[in-house]
Amino acid sequence: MSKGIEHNLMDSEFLSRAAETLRVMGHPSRIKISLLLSEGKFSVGEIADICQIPPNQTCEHLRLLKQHGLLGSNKEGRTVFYYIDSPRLTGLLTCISENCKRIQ
Amino acid sequence: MSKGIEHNLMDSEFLSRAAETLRVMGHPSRIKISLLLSEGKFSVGEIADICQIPPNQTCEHLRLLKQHGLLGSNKEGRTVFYYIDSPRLTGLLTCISENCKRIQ
DNA sequence: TAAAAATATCTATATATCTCGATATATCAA
DNA sequence: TTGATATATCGAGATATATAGATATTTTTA
Repeated sequence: MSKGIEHNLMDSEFLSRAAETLRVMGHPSRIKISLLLSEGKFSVGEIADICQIPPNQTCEHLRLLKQHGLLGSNKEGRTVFYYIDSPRLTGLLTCISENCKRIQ
Repeated sequence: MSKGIEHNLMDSEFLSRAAETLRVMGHPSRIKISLLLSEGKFSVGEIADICQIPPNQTCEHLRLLKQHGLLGSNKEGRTVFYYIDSPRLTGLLTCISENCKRIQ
């Protein structure tokens, strides 16, 4: 049995947290970056190149995603690798992908 | 076989649309309203009462959600009922609920 | 017709976010 | 140590969003 806090869907704490995650993910570049990271671990430079986002903006997006507990990072020399570090984000990306397949 | 447009996850059209939906849903009141509407059809007044959101703000949130194709509405007398009118929103709400159950 | 009820819109202010260019920091290589 | 590379931060201007109060519109009821 779970020992965690019992969450209620209408609880304002939960609503705030859910809204925060959706708001942070409500940007095309951050979705793009996250979808890339769902394939594995990438450096800032690789992310910027592949996603075609200027490096400074890439940093900014990564900082925001990490700050909200969605990504983790580790440094190797002067290279910093980012990776997904939240089941919340994984679930949301699955939802987004499912939605992409669906024809509306 | 589907006759729809083939969507690519990294296509900028798709990314913009996905981001738009997430951004619109990135507000506690709009999540709350949507979760209520996942139970059925409700009038503006009922939504305002149940969700405890001032009527004018409720209208504003409903307008935004409808404008983005997530809700539909119909008028009976002077009462307006809103309902969910998008598989995208249904999918997202499922994702949010799943996430609520999950203990992190 | 006049008042009320339900919904919607408007206006203004505050706050947040986006985007870009410039600058800073840290690490490596010559 | 100097220069180059990778990443991060800063600052400013533009745009977007949030919130609250006032007002408007539509429909019903007295």
